[in-house]
Amino acid sequence: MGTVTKALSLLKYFSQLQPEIGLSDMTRMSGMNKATVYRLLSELQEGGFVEQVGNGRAYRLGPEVLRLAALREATVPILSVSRAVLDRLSTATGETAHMSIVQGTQLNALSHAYSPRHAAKVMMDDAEVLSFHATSSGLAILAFSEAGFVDTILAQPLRAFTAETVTDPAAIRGRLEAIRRAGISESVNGFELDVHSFSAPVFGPEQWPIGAIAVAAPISRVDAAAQRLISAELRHCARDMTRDIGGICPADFPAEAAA
Amino acid sequence: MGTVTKALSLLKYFSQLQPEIGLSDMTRMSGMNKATVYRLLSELQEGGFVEQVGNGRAYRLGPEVLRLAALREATVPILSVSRAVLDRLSTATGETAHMSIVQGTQLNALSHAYSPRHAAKVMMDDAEVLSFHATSSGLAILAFSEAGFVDTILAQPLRAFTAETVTDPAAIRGRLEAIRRAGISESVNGFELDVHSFSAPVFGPEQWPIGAIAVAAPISRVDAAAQRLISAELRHCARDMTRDIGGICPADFPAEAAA
DNA sequence: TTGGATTGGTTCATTATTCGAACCATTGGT
DNA sequence: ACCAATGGTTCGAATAATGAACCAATCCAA
Repeated sequence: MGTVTKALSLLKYFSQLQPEIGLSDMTRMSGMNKATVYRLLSELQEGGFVEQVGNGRAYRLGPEVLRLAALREATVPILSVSRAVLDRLSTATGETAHMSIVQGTQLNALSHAYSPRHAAKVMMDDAEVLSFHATSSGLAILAFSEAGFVDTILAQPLRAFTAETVTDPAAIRGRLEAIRRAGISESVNGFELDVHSFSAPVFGPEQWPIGAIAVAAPISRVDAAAQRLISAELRHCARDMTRDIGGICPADFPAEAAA
Repeated sequence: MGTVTKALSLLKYFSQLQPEIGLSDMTRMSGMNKATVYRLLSELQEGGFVEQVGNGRAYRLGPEVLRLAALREATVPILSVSRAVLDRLSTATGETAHMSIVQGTQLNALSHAYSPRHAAKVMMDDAEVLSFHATSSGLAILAFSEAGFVDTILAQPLRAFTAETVTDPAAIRGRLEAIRRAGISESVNGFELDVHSFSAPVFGPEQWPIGAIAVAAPISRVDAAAQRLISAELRHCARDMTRDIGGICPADFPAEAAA
């Protein structure tokens, strides 16, 4: 592993649960030498990628990442496009809508939109790490991804987030064909309890999924009518979003009319 | 210069004018060896910080920066940033510093910091509603806001808080150009008596003011030296704060060096 | 069609940088 | 007063970065 990769890998330990990390903690988490971690953090600090919170204590992400994100957004406006699409989606369905994107072998929540229609709603965190096997978004992406990618993902240990999480690779593979035909994936209680989520993939220029948009509702509110509405809106929005970011849906992606 | 710093320094060559950079261009710009640049870019690519646009061509910023930015955004809200900045500002100037943010057509005090240097100081209330026309903060914001916003604000009835409050819309507009040039606004006895306040705008990602930071002192303590010090610190802190929250100063915002 | 000048990407011996065990100085708790 | 943390520092040994030279592919004008 190169030095740069090592330094960048430190950044991935920051999360909502642990937005600030001390030197010792970081050393333990990374398994590297303390002096090494210190030097790497110092260099990251120099570049503004991390900063120290108070008078010489824990580290947290620095302001430089905001600058870069703004720049990335200027060239590839996924974030702003997703916000517009998710607003429409949540308004139309009355439920929480969110988008996640594939980064390497990881699936990250990117943005979300709530509907004011119901008081009880599914809450989301941005930058949360999602799983491929236990979320509708992950399944939607797997269903339209290269075989090699699916193999890689399903070869990893599959965690059971709830008692109902499907963790058998063969069973998961079995569901993908149906998702490919429908263009929509579903997940009930797979990641969190009392959540029924629907998802559709968003494609990049190479016709591979770069992420997915999803609608998540409390199980009790998902009846046949809601299911129809959500599926239709999701298909529509997924196509729109794919188009807006300059992506191309593969030829076998079901047309909107499909039931 | 360490390897990590070198790698991170490559990222700063991306800009709106040049959002995509080829290997050769990057080599020229950085002055480093081509093989070095290639290896660094490869490592950055591995981490998702850059990505290649098509089938083996130019590089651009990658999706990972979005994840980190979302995280930074979630962990460092405006409030805590403002506290850190205001502490510095009040310590450096020896006077009361405060920040207010625009919410709709209203200007609200968000947080403040006192200096222990003088017993007599300007006291602040958080969540106090400020006025745009009678405070230095309000003027700083108006000076850099869209014309439509200024029209809306000045179309409202303008209350005279003191005998010296300027309430004539034309007179207020007349002051904005000077504020734009200086990057600093002033208000004497406009909102409260015996208070001389200075302010600079803080910008959001769209290059519009989202609020302002200010220093307020008893009139008697504001001599030429104090004025210079406060202006300089204010300019510096306003830029810092804008950066910390991921904002961008508009191109015509005066540089720090400006007197 | 050809030939030169680009491009992105690769190799490998040399060398400069990074590594890490051990070591401080502080802090906080018992 | 003690111990166990913490963040930070040192310096010889080991490793990873370096860069000149080299490919293969593409582009463009002659």
